[in-house]
Amino acid sequence: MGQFTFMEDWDLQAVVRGCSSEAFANIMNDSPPLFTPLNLDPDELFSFPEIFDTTTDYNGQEDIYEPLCSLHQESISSSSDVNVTSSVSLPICKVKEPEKLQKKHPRSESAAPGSSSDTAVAAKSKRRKNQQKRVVNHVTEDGLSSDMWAWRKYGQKPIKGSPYPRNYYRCSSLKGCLARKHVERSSADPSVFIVTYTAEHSHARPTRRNSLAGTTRIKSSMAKQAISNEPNSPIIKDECLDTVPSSTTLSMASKDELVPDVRIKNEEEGEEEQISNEIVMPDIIFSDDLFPSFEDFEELNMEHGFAATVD
DNA sequence: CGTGTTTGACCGGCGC
DNA sequence: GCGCCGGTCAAACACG
Repeated sequence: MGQFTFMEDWDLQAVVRGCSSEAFANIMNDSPPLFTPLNLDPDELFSFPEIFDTTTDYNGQEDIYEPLCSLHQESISSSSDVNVTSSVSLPICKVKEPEKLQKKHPRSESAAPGSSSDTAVAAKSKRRKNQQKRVVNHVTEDGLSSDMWAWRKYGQKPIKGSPYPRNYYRCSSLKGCLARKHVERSSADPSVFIVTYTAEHSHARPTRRNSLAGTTRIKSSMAKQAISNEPNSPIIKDECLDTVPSSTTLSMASKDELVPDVRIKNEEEGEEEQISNEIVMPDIIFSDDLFPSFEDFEELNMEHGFAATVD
């Protein structure tokens, strides 16, 4: 269980969002790669989690990055629904083809995912989400904290066959946004989280201003959760690490909370770190609705001497 | 007061 | 038709 000890600090970890600052600082201090949550071939390890954490967000943006997604789908044309990958490799997104569902529910074909009619149908039939396009990602907890959207947890369910519960989140940025995601820990590899995105955001990426409103509440919530994770809490007792905090929301944490460390590093390390800073500070570069293109990441990887690969 | 989590109940899809 | 299961709702509560 020792391997999970880091997960027991969900709240703390989330509050710092990140692990970002610390990880960043460590990386900048030429320390060995921090994140080796998976026993992966070092060559496959990408020791710059922040970058990829950020890119994880792209997984939910399959439309924007459709070309990449398509490419990837081609490369993973196997029938397997699960594409376990390391969060330290470029995020893998896969559109789960609901073949079975489509056969049984022709209606799902009538409305193109993301279309207005689709969202209307989704709104009408709340319990047929599984007919919608899904994007399944496998990330580590670091990847969880890099989702730029604001999510609100609305449910948690134990999943048969899995010792870990599944957490349900909906987009809280805009009322009526149908975007959903659920997060569960992989039973095969507990260090991996399976994040499934359903439906699409009907609005632009939330601004930092918006995100700040919930940050403190998230923090308090995290604290509360930490308390609730005491042994008298049935579900969470031994599964406190299974409950996925809204660290995703914390990705929108106040820049003021994160910047200082990074700034110091920037001053010490110079220009190259400023680039990294942009990556680590998504609320800076994502202030509107844009985030680094894949080319940007490749470029950064080159600059940092990391080997980024796309499956 | 606004926004968040928690959690039991409810509902619909699906397999037998 | 029945029961299981996953997904969602909504009330209660927490927090600044």
